[in-house]
Amino acid sequence: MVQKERKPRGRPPAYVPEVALARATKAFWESGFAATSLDDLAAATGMNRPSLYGAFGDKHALYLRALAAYWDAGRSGMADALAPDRPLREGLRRVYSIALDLYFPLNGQPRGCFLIGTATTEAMRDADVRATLAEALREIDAAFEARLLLAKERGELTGAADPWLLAMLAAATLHTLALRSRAGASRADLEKVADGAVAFICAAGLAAS
Amino acid sequence: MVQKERKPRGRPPAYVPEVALARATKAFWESGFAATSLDDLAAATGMNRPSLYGAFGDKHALYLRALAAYWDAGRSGMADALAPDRPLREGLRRVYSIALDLYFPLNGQPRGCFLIGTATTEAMRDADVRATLAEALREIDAAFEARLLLAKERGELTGAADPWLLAMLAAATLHTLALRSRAGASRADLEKVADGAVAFICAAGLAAS
DNA sequence: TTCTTTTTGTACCATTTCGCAAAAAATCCC
DNA sequence: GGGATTTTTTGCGAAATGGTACAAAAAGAA
Repeated sequence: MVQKERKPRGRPPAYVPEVALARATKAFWESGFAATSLDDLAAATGMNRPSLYGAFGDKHALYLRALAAYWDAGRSGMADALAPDRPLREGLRRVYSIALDLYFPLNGQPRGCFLIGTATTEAMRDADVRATLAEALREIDAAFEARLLLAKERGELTGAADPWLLAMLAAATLHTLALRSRAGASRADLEKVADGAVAFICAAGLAAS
Repeated sequence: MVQKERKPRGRPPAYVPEVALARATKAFWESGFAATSLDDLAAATGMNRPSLYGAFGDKHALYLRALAAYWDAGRSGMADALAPDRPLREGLRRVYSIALDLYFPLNGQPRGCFLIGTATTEAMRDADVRATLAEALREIDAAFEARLLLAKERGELTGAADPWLLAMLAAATLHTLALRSRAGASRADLEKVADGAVAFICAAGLAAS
């Protein structure tokens, strides 16, 4: 057991970094990077600006941290949902279900995907954001494609299926859920979209590509 | 012939409204609503702020005008591409081709879809923007679905095909192109995505839904 | 020419924004 | 308790922001 009780020297921080970051994320999620002021962030986290600055750096650094933490959770959620021991159909369904849980929080209004909903706008001007977004999209593609490749090897898909193309459709479905949920679509409607896409992808290979 | 030579009374405007709106659109397209300042808009249009204000109202009104004009063009582009006299496959291909032309301008860097790329962020806070975005997404769905319904009646799709679901996939494909092009994907890659999706959709009905 | 009408250009205002410096507070080490 | 160390708090300031008032300019009308 390492030293955990060992307290640091000075005045103890009044915040828990993870909690503060989660609250800042919520603020960015609502308004996007540009429209969220440091005052908004201070109010959301309960910290004042200098503390915020000391803990996370400037607004830009904080936003990048928020994006990174968000996608870290998203990445592991996808990996878990698409685990090889789960049938393909169930895995896909779970990916979309997890996503919709995130896009439609139990308390509060629908907000869509934090990454797609806010980073897309900023991606044009901000190379860091663009790189973060591009990498996340790439990993989404890769996760779907790897699972679909496995499905084909296992015979969950017929021989004619094209894992790359199916992965693109699976990713496009995720993207459309991310967008539509922020634009005001109902969860029930989006569940129909997701279920339809899952059925379609799993039935693939019967259709020529 | 109506009176067209009849000049109005006072000092003639130094700008052409359509041109100014197009230039303002370009500025919003690049940075989004919140990050585009009135100074940016004045510089982009060549107008000064009071003229801008007089011609279009405040920044918010100008942005809504830009969105409306953009989607007016998008709507007619889709209607043209999906005209009933064109085969389904060719119509879908043309929709995506027109979209990619817009997302990858000949001169200048890729910029994605103006509507999806900038309005999605603002949609959470701004009911007008959300309504505009939601309506455009609805019309996209409807245009695809109407054409696919027709295709089914004509036998371009087999009897088992579900026009609504195929419309959702077609729309999701458009959404993913809009996103990916803004996130830095290459046009060649996105053409592969689009071509794959078209092939998949047109082959549908062979696969059960 | 002179008067109207409309747009333009300059300057301005109130507010917000980001960021920082310096003092006050809270805790640990001796 | 006294000093060291770290965080919080207060407050400042320079710049940018959205928006506007007002006079000069450019045209037609009389």
